[in-house]
Amino acid sequence: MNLSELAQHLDLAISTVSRVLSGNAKKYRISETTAQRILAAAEEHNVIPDPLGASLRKGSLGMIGLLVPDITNPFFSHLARSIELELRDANIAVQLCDSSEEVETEARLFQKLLARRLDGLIIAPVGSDTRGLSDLIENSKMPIVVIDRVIPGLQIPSVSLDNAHAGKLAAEHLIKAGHRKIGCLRGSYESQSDQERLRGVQEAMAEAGLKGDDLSVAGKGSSRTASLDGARELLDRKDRPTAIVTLSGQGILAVLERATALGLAIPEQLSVIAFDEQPWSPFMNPPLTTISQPVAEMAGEAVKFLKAALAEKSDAPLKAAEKVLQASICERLSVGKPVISATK
Amino acid sequence: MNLSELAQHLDLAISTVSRVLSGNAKKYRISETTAQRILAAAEEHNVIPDPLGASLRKGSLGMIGLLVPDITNPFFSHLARSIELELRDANIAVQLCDSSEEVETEARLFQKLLARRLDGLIIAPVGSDTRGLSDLIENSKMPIVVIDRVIPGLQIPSVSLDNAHAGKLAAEHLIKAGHRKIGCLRGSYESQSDQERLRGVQEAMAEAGLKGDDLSVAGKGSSRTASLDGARELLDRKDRPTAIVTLSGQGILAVLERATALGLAIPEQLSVIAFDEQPWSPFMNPPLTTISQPVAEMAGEAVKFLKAALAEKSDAPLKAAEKVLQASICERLSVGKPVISATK
DNA sequence: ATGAAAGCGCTAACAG
DNA sequence: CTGTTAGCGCTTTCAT
Repeated sequence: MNLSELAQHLDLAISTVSRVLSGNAKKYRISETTAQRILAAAEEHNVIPDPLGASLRKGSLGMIGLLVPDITNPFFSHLARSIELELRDANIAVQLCDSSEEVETEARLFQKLLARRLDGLIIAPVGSDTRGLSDLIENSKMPIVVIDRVIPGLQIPSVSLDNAHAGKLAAEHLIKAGHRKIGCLRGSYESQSDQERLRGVQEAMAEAGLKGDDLSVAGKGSSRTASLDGARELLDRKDRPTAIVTLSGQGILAVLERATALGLAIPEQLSVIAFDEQPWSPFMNPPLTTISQPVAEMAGEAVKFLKAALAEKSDAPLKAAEKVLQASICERLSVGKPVISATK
Repeated sequence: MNLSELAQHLDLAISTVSRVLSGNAKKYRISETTAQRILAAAEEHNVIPDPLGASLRKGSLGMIGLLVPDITNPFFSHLARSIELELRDANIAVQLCDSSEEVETEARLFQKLLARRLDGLIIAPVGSDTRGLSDLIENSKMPIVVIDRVIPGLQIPSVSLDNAHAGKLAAEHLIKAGHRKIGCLRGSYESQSDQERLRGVQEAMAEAGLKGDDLSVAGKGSSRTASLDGARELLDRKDRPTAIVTLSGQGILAVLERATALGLAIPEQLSVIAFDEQPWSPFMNPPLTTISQPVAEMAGEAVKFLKAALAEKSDAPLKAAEKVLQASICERLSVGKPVISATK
């Protein structure tokens, strides 16, 4: 049953019914009696205004899109949960899209999202190859906020992590513990985040007076085998680093696996810091010292940006705005003093 | 720019434009020339039919809801990804809702989803207290499929795991390895899945001629502390079981943590099987033997049911249909022979 | 092969 | 305080 049928049933105008049922009774000074009568009848016949009609009329859908590379990745699933939760209160629904870490899929989905004329979009771009996406975004009139990455030269809100600072945090912690030779396991060459984090590590090392070859870097992919190869490259030698930072994703698992294979005890013989706190980090053996991103806060900022954009007049130009958040370190037991104090 | 403006621009009727742009050119025998002209102009002016108008007219939104207890849980995020992926091809979008494992939230979200008049709903119910939900579902006209759980006495499609069989699988594996004293760590009393799994374990043990007190069960919650308490209860005694099955969630992490604290080597002194294969299962130390649910397949079946329901005439009664899938065991290195052959 | 026109269900401007 | 009415953008029957 819809509003007009209900109106007919009650011998009232559809507008009156609409006003009451969309919560604007007092705004339009509908008499208490009529309002009650309508509410009661609506309840009885289970009538809820069809949002489709309302959307068409109002020109807004009450729904935004969330485009992530991999909902299966804890970082993104936490993000998704926080975002959905926050938007829920504003009565904004979230359409989920997963690009499977593929840029072409991401582009296709982006188009679909556009075609659906959602009210807005929060996107966590797949890779560093943001050119394709960049064009799409620029040519779209939809409010968009980018999360987890900054797309250079694009005038839109973005919320991201201060990756260099995060890397520095990890390195400083290791240096303070006495480490001189540090290894980094990278996810992939192209990852902008990994590069920044690496830069942070280098900075910290330079500030501590360490030289370039005190740092070894390996890893050319985020698959298990690629990570394992990287871990081998770092660990399978005599002058191996006394501490490893895994810059992203599941790299830590590869390092642990390889360390075990080599019989290296952690933290006695090898210290490790893992990027991205994970649900299982505290449960590992030993509990992992990790660098943790403020996921909920990132979600909050993204939502704030989005709401602001939604509130703007839709013909306003896209506004740039950048929120950069700081990571923190979760100190647990995977970092110790280096066994043999490193000699150069 | 919308269809009618484009039509005006081309001096054609809006209906013609609509027919071409919604891919029905040949169905309506639009001349090749006209069709091309429209397509070209649409391309040029970036005109895509607004799905909102179409939805209103056609009475279907091209979108379903997915209601899960916790998108952060790998099981559900995998489910979500598979479902979204499959539905994508049918041009059906997915609205994500996360009930945070709370029955009241679940009910509220369910109502919201109903109010949005989505085309259908896939729901993975939070708990065993399915009465509230049961009522809501029965009174709704929306095509719904339940996943991961069977709601007793409800005439709707459901896809679930044969949990008893899964439990049996785990127990049989342990028994074959020589274990006689088995412990189970449960997530919560109310979890229907855990109960079924436990039943499977008991069955296997009975068939192997083991007695009731060869089985110990502990655990009264899925939080970390509750799991840890359960793990203590199972492990902190002389006649501890030689093998543990963790019936759900993160229980395995608690068992590993406690075992480490007690200096129990796995699998030499304690064997473990974990429910639910996780991304990190193969990377643990030792790699974990797990019981794995066919997540993608479950998603596939749910989607199949949903599509069937969507195709039905909407005034048709809800059809019952039950698909029960089988778990499989991933044998890795966390199960070994018991050290001391168990004596009663 | 194309056009005209009737709605889908709703809201809001205008009228009383 | 309530009713009338004009669309929002589209699809589809009916007409030609």
